[in-house]
Amino acid sequence: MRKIFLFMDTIFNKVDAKGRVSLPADYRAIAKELSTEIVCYRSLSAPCIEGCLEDSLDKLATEIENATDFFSETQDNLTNLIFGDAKRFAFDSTGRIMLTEKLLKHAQITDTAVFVGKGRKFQIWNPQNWEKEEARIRAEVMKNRPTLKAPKEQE
Amino acid sequence: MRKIFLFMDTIFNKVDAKGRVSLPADYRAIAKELSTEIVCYRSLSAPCIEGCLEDSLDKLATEIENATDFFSETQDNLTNLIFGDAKRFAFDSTGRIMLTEKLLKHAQITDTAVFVGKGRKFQIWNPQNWEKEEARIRAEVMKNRPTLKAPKEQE
DNA sequence: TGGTATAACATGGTATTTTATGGGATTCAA
DNA sequence: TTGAATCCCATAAAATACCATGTTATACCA
Repeated sequence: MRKIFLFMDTIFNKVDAKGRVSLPADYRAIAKELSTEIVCYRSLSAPCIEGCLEDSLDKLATEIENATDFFSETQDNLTNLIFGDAKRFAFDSTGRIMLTEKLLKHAQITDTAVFVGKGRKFQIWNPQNWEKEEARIRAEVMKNRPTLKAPKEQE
Repeated sequence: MRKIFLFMDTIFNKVDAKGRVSLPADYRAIAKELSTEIVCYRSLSAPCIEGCLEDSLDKLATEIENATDFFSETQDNLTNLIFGDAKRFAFDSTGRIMLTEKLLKHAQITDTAVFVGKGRKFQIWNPQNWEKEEARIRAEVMKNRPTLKAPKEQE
């Protein structure tokens, strides 16, 4: 069992008429080695698809279970939003997954998808949107350089 | 053999004149692999049907056994309601279950049922009600963004 | 180091299977 | 024996697995 796994790099892959995309080989290797599966959902904060390992969501489910009792309403909203939107994506023998209409639409993806590593997660963008987003992030980071050093981040 | 079991995604299925609905294939797979059964009951907090694995209710029963003194009277009452209301729903060879009049009425479901994953549980909604509910939740979550981070994993 | 053989990958196309769903037959109970 | 529940069959559509090919990256050898 692998100790370290990180989604990295930025990869451009074609999306065909059926919505099929090759999951980057590195990403596949991670899911395979951890014998878990990829889960995708609409990002809550950006026009992109977000992906992670099913393990991560399972952990979240367990935390919710333990933190609240069976009937609790406090986390109820969240679980609806997160799990209601998430979906497992198993890849076939050639390494492709089939993204749903809902996800593609949210990310405005038509024929090309950009996979952007984010460590424990990754995102899938429309190329133009990603270009803009990357520029925006870069500018932002350059502006507030010092805050990069601060222990934990923003918002 | 799969190691993670989560009810996810949002699926729209038809309810025919006899009250039959296809249980989403993913949900069926979970019940099958765990050789347990699906249990449904009227949600206590919303006009929808709630479902889970019989295992989950068993766990709940055990918890109550072990910690009865900690349970408030109201929660105790809730368990009465749940167990009194819950019913097992076995699916036939084509993967359908037959919801009862009581459940359908509570959720105002007539010809279409929306299955919404919640991790260890799931809900079944009337399409219009779910649409409204989802919008409500989304607005709420966006407002209190910070609470989103709390339950999420920490690296 | 340069060049070639080999393997891995992305991707288009096609075949096969699964799934949802309608309809009818059969069984069971009141 | 009538209504309801269960089972079985049929079908269309969608999801999935499989095969083939060109391209790129990697390994290997002179």
